[in-house]
Amino acid sequence: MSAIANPDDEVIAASLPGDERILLATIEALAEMDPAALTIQHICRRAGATAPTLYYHFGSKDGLIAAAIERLVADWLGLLDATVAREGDLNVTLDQAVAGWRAMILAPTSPVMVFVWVTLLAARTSEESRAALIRARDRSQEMVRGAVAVYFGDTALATDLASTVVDGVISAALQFHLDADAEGLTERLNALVRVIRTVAQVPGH
Amino acid sequence: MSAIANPDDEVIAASLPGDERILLATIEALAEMDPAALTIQHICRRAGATAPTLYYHFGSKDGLIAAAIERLVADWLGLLDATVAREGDLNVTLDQAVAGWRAMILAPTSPVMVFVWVTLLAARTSEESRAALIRARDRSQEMVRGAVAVYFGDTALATDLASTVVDGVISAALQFHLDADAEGLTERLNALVRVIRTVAQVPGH
DNA sequence: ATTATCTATAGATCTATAGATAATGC
DNA sequence: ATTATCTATAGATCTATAGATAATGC
Repeated sequence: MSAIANPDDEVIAASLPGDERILLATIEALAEMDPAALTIQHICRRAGATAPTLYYHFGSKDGLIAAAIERLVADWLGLLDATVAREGDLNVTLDQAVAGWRAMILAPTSPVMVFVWVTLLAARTSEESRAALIRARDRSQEMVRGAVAVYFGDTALATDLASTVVDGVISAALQFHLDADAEGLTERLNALVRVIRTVAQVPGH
Repeated sequence: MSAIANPDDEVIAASLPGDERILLATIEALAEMDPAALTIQHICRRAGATAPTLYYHFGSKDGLIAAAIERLVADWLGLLDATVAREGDLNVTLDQAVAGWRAMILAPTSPVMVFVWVTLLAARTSEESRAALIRARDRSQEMVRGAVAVYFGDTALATDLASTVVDGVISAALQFHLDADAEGLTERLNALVRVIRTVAQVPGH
C-alpha cells in the first residue's frame, strides 16, 4: 500500500523514516493551522504513518510537541543566522535581511509562525520547552543585536533596535497569516527597515 | 443550585444574563489558554451555564467565536483609544501610552492576546470575522499614527512608526505570555518608546 | 405566549494501547 | 534478537440536540 495517498495532504518524502516524517508533518501543520486541528490522526495521515508509530517514537502528544519545539529552535536560529550579515554597507545588509525575513515568513514551515503558535501553547507545554523557546528568542535577538551593533556600536540603542526588529518580523508574520497579502508583507518589512535607517541618521550614531 | 461553584474557574457575575456570561467566559478563556482547550464544556463551566444555553444564543461554536471577535474588536479599539493621547509633551504622551499598553496586556481579558489567538485561528473563522480583525488592526494603527503625527507630522515616517508601535505592543504581549515576566514587559515597552524618542531627534522632524 | 434555561444523551471524534507482523542489524 | 510498523479497538472526551421546565413580558 502506498504510504501517502490523500490528495489533501502535503507529500512528505516517503523514503524518510517514520519518526522524521511525523516530526516534519507536525511542524508543517503548526505552520498552517491552529493546534486544535493538530490531531494525531491528522499528523499521521499527513506523515503517511499510523498512530502506534507516533507513540512508539514520541511516547505522547506532548512528547511530540516537545520534539517539534526542539527542532524548531534549531531551524529558527539557523535560518535567522542566514539573514543576519555582520559587515558591509548598512543599506545592503538591511536589504538582505528583508529578503531573508520574507523568505522565512513565506516558507511552508515558517518557523516564525510555529514560534508564535508554540508560544501561545506555552501553558500546555513542558517547562523545558518553554525555556527552550525563551532562549531561542533571546538568542535570535542577540544575533540581530550583533549585526546592528556593527553600525550603531555596542550600545543600549543597538539592543532596543534588535528588539524592534524581532518584534517587527514576528508581527509581520502574524499579519501575513491574517491577510495573506504578500505585497503588504514586503511593505511591512520595508517600514521596519526605514525606521532603522532613520535612527541611523541621529547625530552621534 | 449556585451557578458558579468550581474553584478552578474565574467567577463571572452571576447576575448577568447567560449569553453575556458565556461571551465573557469565552473571551477570558481565549486570553489565557490555547483554543484547543476552549471546549464548550470549559466555557459553560466557567460561565455557570449549560451547553443548550450556549447553542440557544450562539447557534454553534463558530457562531460563539464570531460573536467573541465582534466584542473583542470593540473592546480593543476602546482600550487603545484610551492609551492614545493627541496633544501635550511627547515624553508625557509616550509615558502614558506605555502605562496604557501595559495595563492592556496585563488585563485578565487581554485584548492583545485574544487578538493574537484569533488571528491564528483565522483559517477556521468566517470571512467576516477575518475582515473585522483586519479592520481592527488597521484602525488601531491609524489611531496610533494620528497620535504620532502630532509630533512627526503627517508623513510616511509617522506611518512607519505607528506600525513599529503596534508590532511592538503585540510582540510584547506574546513574550509576556511566554515568560510571565512583568518587569521584562515594562522594559520591552520602554525600549519601544526609546526608539521613538531617538527618531524624534533626527534633524528635520 | 415567548424567551431562556436545564437534564439527559446521541453520535462523532480523539488519545492511546494491546497484540501481531514486518524490517533491520548482528 | 531488536527495532519499527501495522490492524483493530478501548475508553474518554467533545459538539450538538431532543424534550422538559422555569422565568419573563404583555
